[in-house]
Amino acid sequence: MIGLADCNNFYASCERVFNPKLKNKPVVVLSNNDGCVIARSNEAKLLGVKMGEPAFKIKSLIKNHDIAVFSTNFALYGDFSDRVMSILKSEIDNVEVYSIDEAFLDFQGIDSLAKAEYIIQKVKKWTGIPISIGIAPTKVLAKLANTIAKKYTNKGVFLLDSPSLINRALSFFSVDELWGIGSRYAKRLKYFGINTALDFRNTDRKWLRKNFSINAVHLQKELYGKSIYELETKKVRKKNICTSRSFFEDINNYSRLRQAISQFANNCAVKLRKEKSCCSCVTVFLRTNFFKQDKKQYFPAITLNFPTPTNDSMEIVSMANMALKKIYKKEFNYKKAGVIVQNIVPADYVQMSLFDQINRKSRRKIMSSVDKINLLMGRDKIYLASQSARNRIEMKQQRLSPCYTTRFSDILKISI
DNA sequence: TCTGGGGTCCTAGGACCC
DNA sequence: TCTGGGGTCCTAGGACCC
Repeated sequence: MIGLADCNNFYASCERVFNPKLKNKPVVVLSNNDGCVIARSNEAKLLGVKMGEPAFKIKSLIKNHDIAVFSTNFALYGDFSDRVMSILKSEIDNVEVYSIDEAFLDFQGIDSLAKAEYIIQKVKKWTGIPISIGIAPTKVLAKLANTIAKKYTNKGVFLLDSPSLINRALSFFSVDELWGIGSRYAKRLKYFGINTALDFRNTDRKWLRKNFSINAVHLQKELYGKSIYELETKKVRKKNICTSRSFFEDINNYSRLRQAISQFANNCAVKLRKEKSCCSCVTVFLRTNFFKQDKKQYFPAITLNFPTPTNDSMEIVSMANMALKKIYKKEFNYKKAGVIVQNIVPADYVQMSLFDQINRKSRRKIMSSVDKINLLMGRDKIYLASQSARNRIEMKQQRLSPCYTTRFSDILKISI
């Protein structure tokens, strides 16, 4: 049996931990630049706040119902995620951390209901985060069981095991609630009269294979209780690493854009070194504002290759800036830009080049010193000149909560 | 006025090979 | 009249996830 542990309204719950006044109050968390709603408490959901809705469209709703609004505080959420995951790992041997707020648990040979209830209480007590656990024979069914646990139980646990129970659940859920069926597939399936999860499971396999992808067939098998998606407990190397941002204000100025690309490229390099990986190429993309449809759009991207795979900030930043130079056109205003590093290989498995001009040994030493200092003294204490620390490209984050658990100056003070 | 960021996988079609 | 067959690799685009 597989369990899926999922934090309830995770970001909103994190904001509540050190702010008890928010209990039973509607809470929403916004995306970067305070743009869209990306998390809602149950109370906010009941008020009709939709996922992904632009904040400016619900201004009056926020005001009328006194909804608490927060900018994203990833330092806080990331730290809470680590805490929750480590508790799960202390209770269950095989845990697959699937996302910032979800993990699959190996419940094989365990009295799963009792264990799940215990874990929920422990996580709540130790971190303040409410979680739900769904248990079933496959991952897809565990996802469904989790939805039931979250929405229709008091304890937050649901065991979906017997065939008759599974059948009942499948007939109850709409096909678009299945894990792996998004809005596009749902629309097409409904067009063919496949409305419930049960309809989907009973669809002819060959027809599914022909009209959808192999994933649809896998999904169907999982619904029959045949496990296709195994528990993956080993950490896998990322295949792409991307840093991109929308700008609060459009950027037209080349040197400003260069500064942003330098920041993004350096960020990718830092992430690569953290993963002990090297990349073989770097992609830079720009994008004008899609929402300004009256303006002419431009969304170029270019990929440049490295002669030798690298995770050296200086190399990656200068290559990214070369790429920017090739695609930049001064007649456009840019809303978003990003850097992607790809074709990633393990750092200790790099094919050397015969004509390499760089002294890699000393470069590695420099980079590891920079990483150490920045880890100790704070992010970007040492940076490349092209990143230009003064006048950095900042995000709009007007409702940022303190980093209660990761910054000494933000630790909660109470007077007794 | 204002609209996120970071990933993965699959497939069709083109380019190329013998 | 009549235009092969079998294969690989790469890429862009589309779909999905949180």
